[in-house]
This record gives sequence, C-alpha cells and structure tokens, in this order.
Amino acid sequence: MNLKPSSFLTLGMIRLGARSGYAIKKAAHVSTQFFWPVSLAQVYPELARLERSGLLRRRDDPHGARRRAAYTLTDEGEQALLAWLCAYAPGATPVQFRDEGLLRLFFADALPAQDQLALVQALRARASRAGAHVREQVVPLSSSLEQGGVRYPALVARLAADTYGYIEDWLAKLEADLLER
Amino acid sequence: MNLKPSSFLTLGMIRLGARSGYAIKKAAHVSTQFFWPVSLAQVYPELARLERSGLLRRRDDPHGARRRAAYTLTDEGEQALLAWLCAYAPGATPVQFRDEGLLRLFFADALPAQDQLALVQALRARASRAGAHVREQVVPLSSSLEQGGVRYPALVARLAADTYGYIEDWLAKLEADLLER
DNA sequence: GCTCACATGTAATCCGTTACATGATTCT
DNA sequence: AGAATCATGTAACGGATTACATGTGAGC
Repeated sequence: MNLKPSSFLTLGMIRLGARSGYAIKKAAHVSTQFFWPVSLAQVYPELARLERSGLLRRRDDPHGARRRAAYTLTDEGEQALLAWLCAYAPGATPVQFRDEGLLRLFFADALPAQDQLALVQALRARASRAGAHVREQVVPLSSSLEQGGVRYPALVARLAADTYGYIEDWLAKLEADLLER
Repeated sequence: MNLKPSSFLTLGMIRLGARSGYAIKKAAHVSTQFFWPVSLAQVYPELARLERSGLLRRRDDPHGARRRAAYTLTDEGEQALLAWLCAYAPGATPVQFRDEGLLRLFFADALPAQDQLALVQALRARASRAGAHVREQVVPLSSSLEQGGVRYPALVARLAADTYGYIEDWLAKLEADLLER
C-alpha cells in the first residue's frame, strides 16, 4: 500500500479528533488548507483505502436518520503516522509551491511602469489579506487547541501569519522603490 | 483555447529570450522552479498547442545535424501575455502551496519531544539550504539580466531568498524555545 | 417553509510526472 | 573513448479537481 501525504493528513486529522470525512475536510479547510489543500472527493476514497489497509477502523455512528461514519486509528495507523513524521529527510522532499502571483511578477518587465506598480500592489494586498485571514480565522481556532496540549497547529498558523506579514512588508518596500522613479 | 499559467510561463520565457523547448526548461529550472515547477514532458506539448493557436511561430533552427526548433512570439502571443499579466485579481487566484514539511510540523504533537526537535531542526536546515541555493545559484544568474533592463527575475529571486531567511530565523527561535524545556 | 450546514459518495476530466525512446554534440 | 549535455518527443500512470447525485438536521 502506497501512502501519500494526503493519507497522513487523513490519519493525522483523525488523531486530532476528527471523526467523519466531512469533519476532516472541515478541519483541513481552516488549518492545513494553505500548505496542503484537500477536497472532499479526495477524502472519502482515501478513508476507504486506509480502512482496507487496516490503518483505520470504521464504525457506524448515525445521527438520527442521517448516516455517519466514525473513524479511529488502529495501532498500525498510529505507527504509520509516527513513522512518517520521523522519516522527514530534507532534500528528499524539496520545497515547492505553485504561485501564479509570483509567476506574473517574474515576467513583469513586459509591462509599462504603471501596470508593474498595480501588479505589485495587488500582490501586497493579497499577502495582506492572506495574513489577516490566518491571524483572524486560523490562529484563534488553533490556539484553542493549546489548552489540550496540542500546540503545533497554532505554531504553524503563526509561522504562516508572520511569513505573510514579512512578504507584505517586502512588497511594500518594493512599491515605495517603484514610486520613487 | 484554454491558456493555463504554464502556457504563460512558456510565452514569458520565450519573450525573455529562450528559443527551444529545452532552453525553456533549463531557464525555468534555475528561476521559476520554486514557485512554478515545469517538466520537459509538459513543455513540448504546450509549445505545439501554442503554435496551433497562433501565439507562437516555429522555425527550424538545426545545429549541425541536430534538429532544433526556434520559437518566437507572434503579436497575438505578446498580447495574450500582457493581458494575463494585467488580469491579476487577488482572490481569484488564492495563494496555495503544497509543503510536506509544514504538514509534518502541523502534526508534530504526536511525537516525543526529542523527535519534535529533530523535525524542527530538519525544517530549519531545509530553509537554510533552500535560501543558500537561491542566493548562490538563482540570484547571480538573474542579476546578470539586470544589465539588459530585465529586473523582475532578480527581484523575485531576492524575495525568495529573503523569505527563506526569515523562515530559517523563525524556526531557529522555535528550536531555542524547544531546547529551553 | 426555507436555507444552510451536515454527510457520503461517484464520474468525468484535467494536469502533471515518470519513464521510455532516440539521437547529436561537446568536453574530458 | 566515454560521459555529460543538448534536443525532441510519446506513453503510461497517478493524483487532484469539478461536477454530479442524494438525503437529513438545525436554525430562522
């Protein structure tokens, strides 16, 4: 069985207390979405796969007449998650993100000065809004986990918020440079 | 015809002087690779598509007995590129990167303290190496374009290098915090 | 009563990667 | 002579997204 990062996301979210596929998607949407997007159509087949492999146990957990599944980790599932967490070798998994905004900036020399400025402003606005979103929506939610001793989600959220802030400042300086001419 | 970011990467690289598919891949490898990865197997079909759509012109440009193609932008191609560069609406294209390292950090509460520290150290080392790579390989190359008035590739490279530096420092502080206990 | 959130899945499609296949030139 | 680089493609595969399809519960 071939376990991908999305498999471990699934296992990890269940370990953090998400029980249903829907709950996993919801939790991912407000936390890991920025560095590991998932869609519902991915989650359900993945849950089935993980159950077939013996890493998850599925119970029926209907809510009234609405059917619902409740998943829990098996010992094998817990072990697989821990092994993956320890197996990180930088270099094996190079950083790579896809960002259409940066791609445009890369080619911005093709634009007249005015449009260059507009593009940089748009990118700064985007960083600003992304940072605000993380600070206002993600950090408070993940901080509430800290009382339970789960602190890394909040750390990652703060790292993300601070990094967006840094990029915003960087782009603001570039904007000022462009305006000087 | 449906133009994707990779289509504009192709057009943009040709505008910056890359002539063959191989040259586009090579240029992308040392510049846009970090925020928009491409593979050769993507470039060639894309070039064919863009030529069929009239955005590129293809000439034969053999080197000895070795066949080679030389592409240039048509007016339509230039217009399409400029239109895309101006069309950036933040919100329409949300930032999203996939990072297995951050995903692991998010779930790091599952690990014993010692392994948590090792993971943070590995992530810092990765940021450090990525930053060094950009500073040493990408910035010098793109800076050499600045004499020709092409300055955004170097700006993007510096933004990347500085951001990796910021993340490295952030993780170093986290590392110190973890060691204090 | 209506709308939104909860909840689970499948099908079609798109996009990208790895691996394969081939061959010429340049450098050591 | 051999290795690395230049150069162009195709085929198979895998992984993720969008859209489709269906139905219940809770709050206004």
